Amino acid sequence: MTTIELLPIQDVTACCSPVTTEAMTQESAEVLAKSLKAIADPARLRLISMVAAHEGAEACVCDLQEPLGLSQPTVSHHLKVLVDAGILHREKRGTWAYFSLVPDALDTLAGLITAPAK
Amino acid sequence: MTTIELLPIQDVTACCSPVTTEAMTQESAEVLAKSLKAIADPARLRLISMVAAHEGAEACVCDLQEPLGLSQPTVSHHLKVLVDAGILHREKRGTWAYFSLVPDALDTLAGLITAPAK
DNA sequence: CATCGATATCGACGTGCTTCGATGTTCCTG
DNA sequence: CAGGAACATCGAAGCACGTCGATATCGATG
Repeated sequence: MTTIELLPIQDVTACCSPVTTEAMTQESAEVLAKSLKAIADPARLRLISMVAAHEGAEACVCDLQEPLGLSQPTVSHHLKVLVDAGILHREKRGTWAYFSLVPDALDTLAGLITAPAK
Repeated sequence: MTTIELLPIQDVTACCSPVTTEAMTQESAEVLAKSLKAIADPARLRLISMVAAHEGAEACVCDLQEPLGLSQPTVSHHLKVLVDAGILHREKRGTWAYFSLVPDALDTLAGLITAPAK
């Protein structure tokens, strides 16, 4: 199987123009789909919004697990997916891992599924 | 199993505010995730872009099947998913089914994953 | 250095999704 | 009205994904 790299959102921009401008290639579509799949999950959407809404715009796993209502391994898994997709940033301080939004990552992704300003 | 309705994009807007404004509820996250899943697929992304790029901004299945390289039932299935999600519009004229983009559907969806202008 | 707490990784299970061939449906055409 | 063409639906197969418990790792603490 040909594995497709999960590029950070920023790199996705370089690869493909907005969806509605011209017919996408198979490769561009696969890269963009990977990024969209990363946020197309209820648990991960809630994690994103919880991190954004948290004071200081960062949160550790312990802050997120209980309100999300999922097990610790599952929360950790979802956070890894979001980090790999370039949407969240992980910073380990001591025993805790703090997550924050990568600036402009979501906006960049949003720009790829919108028609360009005309 | 509790089935969740696949609301058209327009209705999604009414249900939930942008991801980064405040913590989403489980229900809002599930509705938004459903819409995002609809476009988080390489074949469907290419279908969207092919319809948008096609002359007259509409296309029938016969126009899409060959360049996409998938079987006719599969193309039909993906188109149905996009229509159910409120992203494409289907119009049957005689034997042919013509698909076109629902105006502002993608822009609305993009607006939900972006931080509001501050 | 032994222990504990926070997080990551592993392996497994069930579910959902993408794809296909076969078939059904509807409409045009001769 | 019989045949064909375009499209939708159905059922099955294979694979990906979300979730969990068990376990490993790593830093803090006594």
